[in-house]
Amino acid sequence: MNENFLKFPHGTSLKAARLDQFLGYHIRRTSKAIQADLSKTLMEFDLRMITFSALLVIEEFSGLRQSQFAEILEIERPNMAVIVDELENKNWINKEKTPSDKRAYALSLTPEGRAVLQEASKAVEAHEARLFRGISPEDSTHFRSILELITTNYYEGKL
Amino acid sequence: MNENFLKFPHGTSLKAARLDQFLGYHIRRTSKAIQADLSKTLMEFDLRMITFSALLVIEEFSGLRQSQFAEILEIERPNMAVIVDELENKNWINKEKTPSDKRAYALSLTPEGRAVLQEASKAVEAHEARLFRGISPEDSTHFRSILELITTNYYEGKL
DNA sequence: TATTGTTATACTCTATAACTATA
DNA sequence: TATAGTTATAGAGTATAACAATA
Repeated sequence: MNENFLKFPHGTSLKAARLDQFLGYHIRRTSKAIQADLSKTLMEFDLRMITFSALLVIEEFSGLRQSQFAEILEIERPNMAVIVDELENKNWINKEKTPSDKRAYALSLTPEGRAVLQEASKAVEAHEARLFRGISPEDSTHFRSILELITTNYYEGKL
Repeated sequence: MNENFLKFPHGTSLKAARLDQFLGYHIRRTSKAIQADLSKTLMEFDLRMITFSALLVIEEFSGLRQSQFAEILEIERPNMAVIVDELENKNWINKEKTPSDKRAYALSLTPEGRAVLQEASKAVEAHEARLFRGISPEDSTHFRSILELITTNYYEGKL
């Protein structure tokens, strides 16, 4: 007996009406799709989402300390240490002891790091253009404001 | 020397303008916030997101096979087996060999499973009301349609 | 005493390969 | 041969504890 009468597009075989009612379910599903596409996009550059983000913020805030980048990236410091190690081994970042505090390291991009970031950024922009096509600038702004509202509601509840 | 001049609300210490330009970053950030809140909400019932979703779809499609539930939940069958085991050990689901195919199991909720699901559903609805407060029904509909569009763009690109 | 960065570790989520019992 | 479910396992991602060096 074949029960493939349930086939639907989009990876789901069946529309689960109960699950469908939860907005969070859709946000999570969309987020997973974006992550899958972005991860694939970044693989070409030997980058992961977090290492790409790290290069991005290290370029933007060149010279800040490792622990501050961990805060910006919202990751724990032990995990940041591993990422910094990875990026340093690839010669994409410089890690220099700060004169004012010999425990700390100031991070910045190497020319190679900047080059990789530039190419990867183009690919990520193309990835976003692909996934977000059909969304007008006004829609996008409105959409973002709702995302903002939700995260604000979350963090306010944690105070 | 204290560099805490960077402190901002919302868990981020600094507004990373480059990261901020990527819509995917905001979706991911919001999704993580929702997941954190939902996971905490479900802990009270000894449920995780995936076990809650499983109970929900097993109630909705009572009697379907394990592998079909895996498809609906968009998880791999080995992972489904573990989840089914967990739910069965808690006596929240029945797992019955199907007469037509002795390899397969039909899943359904026990009365205990239904009771847990009912209570947990209320808590999840409260969680959503909390996180999504301030979003009008029209906003919500529009927001959902954009999420739909993005996932459609993703799955179309995979054809 | 507190903080920066490190190491080790552990837990969750997810994916794959290989097995068994049926079909 | 193919499929349903299982087992074992491996890889991410993420979190905590404990440590050395420095403040």
